[in-house]
Amino acid sequence: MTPTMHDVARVAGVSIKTVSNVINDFPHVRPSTRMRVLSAIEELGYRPNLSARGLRSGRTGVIGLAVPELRQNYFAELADAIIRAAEKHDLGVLVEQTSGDREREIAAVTGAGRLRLTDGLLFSPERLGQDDRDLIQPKFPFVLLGERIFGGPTDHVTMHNVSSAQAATEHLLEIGRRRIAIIGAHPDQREEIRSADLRVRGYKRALGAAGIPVDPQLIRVAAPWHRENGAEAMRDLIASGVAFDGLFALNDTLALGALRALGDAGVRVPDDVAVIGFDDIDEARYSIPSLSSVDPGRQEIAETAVELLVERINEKDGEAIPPLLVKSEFRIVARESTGSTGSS
Amino acid sequence: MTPTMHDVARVAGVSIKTVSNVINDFPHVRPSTRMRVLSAIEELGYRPNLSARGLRSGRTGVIGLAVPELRQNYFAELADAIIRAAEKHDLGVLVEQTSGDREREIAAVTGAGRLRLTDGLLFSPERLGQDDRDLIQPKFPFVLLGERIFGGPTDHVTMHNVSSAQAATEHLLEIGRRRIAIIGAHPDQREEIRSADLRVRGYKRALGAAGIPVDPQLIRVAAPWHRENGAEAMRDLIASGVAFDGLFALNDTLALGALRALGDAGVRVPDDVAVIGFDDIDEARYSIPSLSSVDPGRQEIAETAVELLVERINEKDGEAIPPLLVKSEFRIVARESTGSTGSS
DNA sequence: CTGAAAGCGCTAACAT
DNA sequence: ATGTTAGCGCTTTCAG
Repeated sequence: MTPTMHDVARVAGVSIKTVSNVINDFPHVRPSTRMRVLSAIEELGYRPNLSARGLRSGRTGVIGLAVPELRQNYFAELADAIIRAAEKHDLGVLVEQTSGDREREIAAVTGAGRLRLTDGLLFSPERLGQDDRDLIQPKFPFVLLGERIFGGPTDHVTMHNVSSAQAATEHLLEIGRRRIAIIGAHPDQREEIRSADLRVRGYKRALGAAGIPVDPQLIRVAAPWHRENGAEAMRDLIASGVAFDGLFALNDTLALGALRALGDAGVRVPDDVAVIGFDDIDEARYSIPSLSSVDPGRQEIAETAVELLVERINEKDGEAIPPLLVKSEFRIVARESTGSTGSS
Repeated sequence: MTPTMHDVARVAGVSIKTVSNVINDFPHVRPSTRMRVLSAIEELGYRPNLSARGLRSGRTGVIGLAVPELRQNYFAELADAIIRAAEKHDLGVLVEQTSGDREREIAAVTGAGRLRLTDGLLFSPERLGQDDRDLIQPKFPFVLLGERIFGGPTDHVTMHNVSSAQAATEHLLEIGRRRIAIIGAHPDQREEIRSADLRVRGYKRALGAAGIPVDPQLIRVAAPWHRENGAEAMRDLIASGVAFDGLFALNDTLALGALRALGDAGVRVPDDVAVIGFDDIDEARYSIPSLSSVDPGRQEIAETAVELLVERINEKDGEAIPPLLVKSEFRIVARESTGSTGSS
C-alpha cells in the first residue's frame, strides 16, 4: 500500500513526529536527521495523505469557484485568472458550474453541493439577485463576485459598472457619435442592481453630461448576453429604421453578434456605426474589425478575490473584519471598431 | 463548533452507526428512526466532514483535470463538458492549469502538484510528447486526453485526427477547390504524433485520393495555434503570391485569425477562398462569415473520459483491464465559409 | 531537538 | 434493526 509517515519514520529510524517536522519545515530539526528523513521519503515515494491532513487541520487547501458556465468566455477567463491567483497561495480550485440555475446557485451558497471539501467559496451568481440577498448567509469563508447582489454580509469584489459604462459611452461621443444605441438592456424595465442596469445608467449619465437626450428607441433589450441575441437585437434595430451612428453593447459577446448583423446588413464599422463592447475578452482583439472594449480589470478582480478569501480563511473567530466591497480599476481599450487603427 | 455525527446521534437519541446508516442510505433502518435522525440533522445543520470520510474510505469524490489554459477556448469547452459529465457521477473537478509548461505537466502526471486530494486525473498534455511516453506511469487512476502521446500504459481518449482532417479537406474538394492551403503545420518538419502532423496527414491523404499533388508552398507553419498566428500565416501566404482557393486551418482559432487577414486583404470568403477550421468551438457559429469546422465530438470525449476514469477508480486491484484507446466520432459542420447558406 | 500518545470525524467489522 | 469499537494518516500537545 501507499507508504505513511510511520513507514518513513521506520526507514529513517526516527519517530513520526520528526517526519512531520521535516515535512512542515519546522525549525528545530538537526540537518543530518532532516537528510535521513528526506531520503527515506524519496526512497519510499511517500506523499502526505491530504485527507488525513485535512481532517486534522481543518483545512483542505482547496477553494471552490462557482460560476454559471465555463463555456462563456468571460467566465473561462475569470476561472483561468483565479486558478493562477490561487496557485500563488498554494490553493487548488474546485470548479462548479451552476448553469445559471437558481436551485444550484442556492445550493452553492448554502454549502450543499460538491463544495464541502473546500476551505471557502468564490461565488459568481447569475440568477440570484438583490431580492435573494438574505440567502447569502454562508457559514464558511465566502467572497461574492459580480454585481447581481449588493449590500450582503460578505466580502464582495466587483467592477465600476456605472463609471466604466459612462466612459465607454464618452469614448463614442468623443469620436463624434451622437445617436448612440445600446444593446443588452434587461427585458424587465425596473431598475435593479445588475450589470445591465448599471451600465445603462452609465450610458445615460454620459449622454446627460453631453446634453444629449436619451432616445428610448435606441435602448434595446437582449438577454441572455449571447452572440445570437446581440445579432438579433441588432437586426431588430436596423429593421426598425431608427437612425444611429454608435453602438455600446453591454458585453463583448453581444457586440460580436451585433458586428455580425451589421456586416450582413452592409453597414460599415466604424464608418457608419462605431461599436464598443464590454469585458475585453481575448477575441475582441481578433474580430473583424477588432472590437473596442472596456477592460474591467479581470486580473485584479481575480487576485483581490482570492486574497480576500484567504484572509477570511485565516481569520481567527474573534477578530472578524467587517465585509469589504472592492471595485477593480477599468480601462477603455480603443480598437478598430471605434476608428482606432493601431492594434492593442 | 460544527456538529458531528455524535451530536446528531445524541439529539436523535440513537447511536452514531444509525446516523451513518441513514446518511449512506443503508437498507435496514426503521422509518421512524430515520425520521428522527433526519430531523436532528436538519436541526443541527449537520454536514458530513468530507475529509474524514475521505480518510476513512480512501476516496475524496474529486477528480483532477489538468489542461494547458482555460482561456483557450477549446479547453474551456472541454472543461465545461467534463465538469458536467463528472457531476453525473457525483464527482467534483479540481482544475489545474499547466500553461503548457513541461515541468508542470510532469508534476501533474507524477501526482505531485495540487492534485493529490483527488481520486484520479484526466490529463491533457500540450508539451509532453511521444518521447516522454515513459514518464506516463501514474500510480493512480489516470486517463490521457488528446493526441500528444500514444501507446502509453493508460486509458486514452482522443479523436480521429487523420480521417476527420481528410474529411475536412474532402469537403473543400467537393465544392470544387483544388488549391487548398493549410495553416498550422508544426515548425519542425519530422512527422511526430501530434494533432498538427496527424491532420496534415489527413489532408495529404485526401489530396492523394483526389489525384492532386501536394504543393509544399501551400503548407504553412503556425504555432502556437492562436489567432495572431493564424492571421500572420495567412498574411505571409497572401504576400507570397502563391495561388489558393481553399484553406484548411488546423483549428478554429487559427481559422478565425486567417479570416481576419483575408478580410483585411480584400479576399472574399467563400467566393475567392473557402475556409474550414477544426474543433467547432462556439464562436465558429458567429464569426463573419460563419466558420465551417470539424466537430471532434467533444461531448463524447468528456463523457467517455470520465466514465473510464470512474471505472479505473472502482477497479479492484486484481482485475486490471488492459489500457483502452477510444476515439470519438467526428462530424463536418458546413457553414458560410465553405458556401453553406444555412446556419447550423 | 525528538518521542509518545491523543484524537480530528467518519466507516465498517462485529456484536447484540 | 441498532450499538460498540477500532482504526484511516496526520498534527499537536506534552514530556523528555
